[in-house]
Amino acid sequence: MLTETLNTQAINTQVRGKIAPAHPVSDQFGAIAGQVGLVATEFSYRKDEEIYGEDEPAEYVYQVITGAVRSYKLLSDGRRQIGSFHLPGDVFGLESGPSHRLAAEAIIDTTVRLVKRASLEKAAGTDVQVARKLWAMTAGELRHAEDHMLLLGRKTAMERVATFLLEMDRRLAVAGMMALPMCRRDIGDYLGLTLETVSRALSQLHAQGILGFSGARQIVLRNRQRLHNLDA
Amino acid sequence: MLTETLNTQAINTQVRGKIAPAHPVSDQFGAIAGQVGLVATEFSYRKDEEIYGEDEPAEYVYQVITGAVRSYKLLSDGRRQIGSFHLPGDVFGLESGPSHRLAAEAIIDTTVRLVKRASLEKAAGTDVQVARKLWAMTAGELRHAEDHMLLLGRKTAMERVATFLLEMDRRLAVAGMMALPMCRRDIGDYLGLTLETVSRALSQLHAQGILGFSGARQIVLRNRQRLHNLDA
DNA sequence: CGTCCATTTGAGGTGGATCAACCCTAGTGG
DNA sequence: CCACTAGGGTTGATCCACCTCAAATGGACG
Repeated sequence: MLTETLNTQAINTQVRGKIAPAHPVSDQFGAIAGQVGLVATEFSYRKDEEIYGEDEPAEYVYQVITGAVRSYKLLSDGRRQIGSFHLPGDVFGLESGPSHRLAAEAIIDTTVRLVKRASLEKAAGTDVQVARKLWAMTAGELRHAEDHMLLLGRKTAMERVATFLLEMDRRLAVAGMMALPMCRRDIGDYLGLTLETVSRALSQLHAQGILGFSGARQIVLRNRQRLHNLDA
Repeated sequence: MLTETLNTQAINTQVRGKIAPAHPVSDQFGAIAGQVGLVATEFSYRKDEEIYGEDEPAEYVYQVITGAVRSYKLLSDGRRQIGSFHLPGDVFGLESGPSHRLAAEAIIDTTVRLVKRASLEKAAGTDVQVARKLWAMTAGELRHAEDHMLLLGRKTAMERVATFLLEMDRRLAVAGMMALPMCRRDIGDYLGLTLETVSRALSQLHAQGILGFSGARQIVLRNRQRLHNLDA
């Protein structure tokens, strides 16, 4: 279905080389595509649109250009665990095996760059630098997952929310302010909490003057040190 | 300290090629060491001995020959999250970056095979097949971590214990029986529960006839289907 | 200006944690 | 060979952090 939609909806801009990420992150994807001269295609998804499903064949690898994406697993009764959020510059959907092990959806309207997984595999078979880079990207995801297991298994609700805020502050703060793309339910499903518990923790931090709101999703951290102290 | 002890305590058997794992798993480590002709050294640790600490430089990569190992992270106040158990045949301590991101300890007396990380890196720089294998091993760890995040974030205590039993049954059952190397506290710290909650869940499964005990750590699964049903 | 969600807040319930005995069993030494 | 001991495991009683259910509030968009 992605291939179908590619023909009908895709902008189909074929691009070579780097993209300018929204933030000063190392441009992992460009570092590959650029070097190896892969063809990258841009594509857009609307809010809540599925990008790929769990266990679906991993045909493409993606990089967020604008927008935000959630990767998640579901239990049969609908309980959801979001494993990570993907923000501009992030690569997602990279698999060593044949299929995606989490589903991915656009959180808001999102544009991605994508390349065929097969072409990356081919490049990795030729160029050991590319192979090394793919390994490093998977290892980076593993590091995040290991940190997140500690959070999910052992941190209190307030510690989880503090960790989340510091992560988002690091990843998407502009001029000391962050504009969260995701709703409280997404945050809860990322942190292993309910949306109400997330809301209460944020209200408490607000009451303590640790953060300020300008709209529920526009947050300013006023005291990162105290937030760090709350984060075990 | 590993290098010191290597000289004083190590059997220092230098081996080439494959080892025979205790179970019919694909012998990932031998598949590398054998092909590339790396020198592997055997080494033993006593129960509860540290193999490496969190954030310690990743000098070696390990494979369990006999025994069992836990990999974990700690919070400052001592709360612990075990990320995985390593059983005979398993490779652990493989890092793409410079340091170990979890600590590792022997659960019981354990013998490992180890190779220098640098020699693996070197081999990966030459042989793209080795590079691919290292990536696949890290990706396998990531898959486990992703599954475990779902467990820690969203499963009930009984579901977690059921998942644990099925995992251990798959990985170390011999003749339909499993001999758990780890104590109830380790199981709790793996599942994000207390040891009492683990014990109660096991007692309940015993009362329902789903499993049998012959000693607290010798378990026979009598009804895998019902266990699967309890596992969301 | 009204509608629709997202968010907040309140009230009460509960699953798993905590605190506390007690009980096995393997290992030790007499 | 058996009594003793220590550490791991089980079970009970109570507590509480977070969940659930419910209602009010707020903000974005037509």
